[in-house]
Amino acid sequence: MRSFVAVVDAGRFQDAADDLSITQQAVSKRIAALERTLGVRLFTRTARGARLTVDGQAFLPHARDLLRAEERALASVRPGRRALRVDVIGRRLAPASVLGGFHRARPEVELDVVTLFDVGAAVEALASGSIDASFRAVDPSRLSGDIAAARVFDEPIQLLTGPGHPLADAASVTPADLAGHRIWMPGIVAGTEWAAYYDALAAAFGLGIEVTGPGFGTEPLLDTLAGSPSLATFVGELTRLVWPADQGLRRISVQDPTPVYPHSLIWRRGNPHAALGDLRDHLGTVRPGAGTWTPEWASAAA
Amino acid sequence: MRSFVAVVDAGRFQDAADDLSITQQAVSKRIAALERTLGVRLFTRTARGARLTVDGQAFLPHARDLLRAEERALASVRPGRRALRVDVIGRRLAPASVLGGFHRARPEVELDVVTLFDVGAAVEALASGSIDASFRAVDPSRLSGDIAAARVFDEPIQLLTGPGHPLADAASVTPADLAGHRIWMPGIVAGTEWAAYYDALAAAFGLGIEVTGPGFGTEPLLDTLAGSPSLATFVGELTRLVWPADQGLRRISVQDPTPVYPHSLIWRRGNPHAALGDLRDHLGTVRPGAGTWTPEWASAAA
DNA sequence: AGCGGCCACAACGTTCCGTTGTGCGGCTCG
DNA sequence: CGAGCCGCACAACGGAACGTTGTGGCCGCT
Repeated sequence: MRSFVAVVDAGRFQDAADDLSITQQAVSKRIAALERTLGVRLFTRTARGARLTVDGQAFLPHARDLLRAEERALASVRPGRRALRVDVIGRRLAPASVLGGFHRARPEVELDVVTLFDVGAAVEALASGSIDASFRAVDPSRLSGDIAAARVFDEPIQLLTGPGHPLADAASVTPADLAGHRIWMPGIVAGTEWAAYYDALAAAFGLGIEVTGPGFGTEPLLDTLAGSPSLATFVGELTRLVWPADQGLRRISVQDPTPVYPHSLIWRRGNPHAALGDLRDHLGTVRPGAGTWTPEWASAAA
Repeated sequence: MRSFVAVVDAGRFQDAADDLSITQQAVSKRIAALERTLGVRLFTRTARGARLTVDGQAFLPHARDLLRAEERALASVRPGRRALRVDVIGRRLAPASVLGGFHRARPEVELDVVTLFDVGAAVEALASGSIDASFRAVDPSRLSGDIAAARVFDEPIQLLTGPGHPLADAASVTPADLAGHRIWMPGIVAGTEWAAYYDALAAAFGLGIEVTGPGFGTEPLLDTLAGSPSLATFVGELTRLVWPADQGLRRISVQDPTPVYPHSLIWRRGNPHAALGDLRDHLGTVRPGAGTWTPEWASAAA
């Protein structure tokens, strides 16, 4: 492929061979092999060099695309001067949406999005330089000195129920209304920030939150919820859910106070990546809104 | 690269090897070689299979992009069910703009843009099926029965002069005004539709059009024009020109009548490519406008 | 502690690839 | 019009790369 593009740019096999630091015969064999695998002739050979056929012209932009893709792939793991690498907690959750907004606002900034296991892994990755930023809910006072955090987005939590649930037709509910109801959050791993958040939420309002059982993905969860008259779950307002057909699921806002999930951006102080500053500028910082609730630790000073 | 994606999708080297129809050891060596060339570790090897590292997660979308690019490249030359392949007469000229408009309107339609030598080559390529459509100015009556044409766009011709030209400050000129002036069109190859058009234009209004000399590209032409007090040239209204700094070049509209270049779309009757119909629908057909001039042959019936 | 699953290392044969040497066809210039 | 040149293709050869078989080490599970 590289030989093909080199011949197009050079116009002659010999010149392309010089560019590639191989012999003209090797280029000839590469092009012949490429033409054989594609089943079409890419060049018309003339006495003054090689000219593209129609098929070659059509193939050329795709070949260049391929080489560009290779270049980007290599750049994505090249140490130093690589794309900004950001950890988000699930691609359907709010941080991914926020990051998508940044990408639309600044499409020229190269982004690589990854997902780590938990805050600890994220902090470790930040410290080692393998990622540049992470969206997490953290207790700022527990971060070591070289890791900085900014609370960038408070996401209201909604109640998700099936149509047969007693609260299914409520326009909104208060946290106190939920006492005595079964809140089911399968797949929450103990020790993660999710578990810490829901533990605090349960303790603050006397809720019964069941974190039992491994998660089998969202689809079975939604199926179970849709058919249950007593189970409900929490879901972030910006979480993208896709349910196959309409299962009658309801998203009910929670108010007075509204529990919000405090998404923070954390990064290593002194990280010189230019795009990191752009991202921080784009996100800004939020202060806790009136009528909202977050765990104590989310409001601690850094 | 394919092995990398296969391992990610399968989760285990052995399963990926089965998908690729090679042995587990071969997959192991491929991944090891890839990690060696990239200089980073892509997987963490566990007793239950292979999990992506942070670098692996960042690399993955680029690897998929690369494979998609390869797939598109192969598809661009695969006979049958390939992207719509359209011949345009120069990428800076009006047909390329029109095609760009179609692409913006119907981004899902895959397009390959090529440029052939002249109408004859285009018709031949249409007949042989190596292209699906061509933007050209043709005499419809001279096309064979299985090639169809539709006049899709009339592009007004403008006069391009340097600041020292006698007509430089005119708001507009008539073709009759140009008699006696030197019109210079280097790079026009005799026998092409361009030559036929300007020959007809010269004959109709008694103009002196010089087609001498090979074209050395647009930049030297613009340079010469900018410095000449007597030379001028014609240029299509939609032609994209880029001049380095401001050379004082003037684009002067021609009126009473306005010579227009009759771009036609030509295609082979019976070509079943679905996107060809989409393109024809998008372009529609124009009738010669009042106050315009085209060569006789452009208005002939098919 | 034993076992099974999973990946890495080693040795080997084949295939592929690049190089050197040479041939063929078309353009160009005397 | 023919000699010379230029540009690409074909042939033979050596080495590198790749995939296979066989085997060992590590981890988690029973």
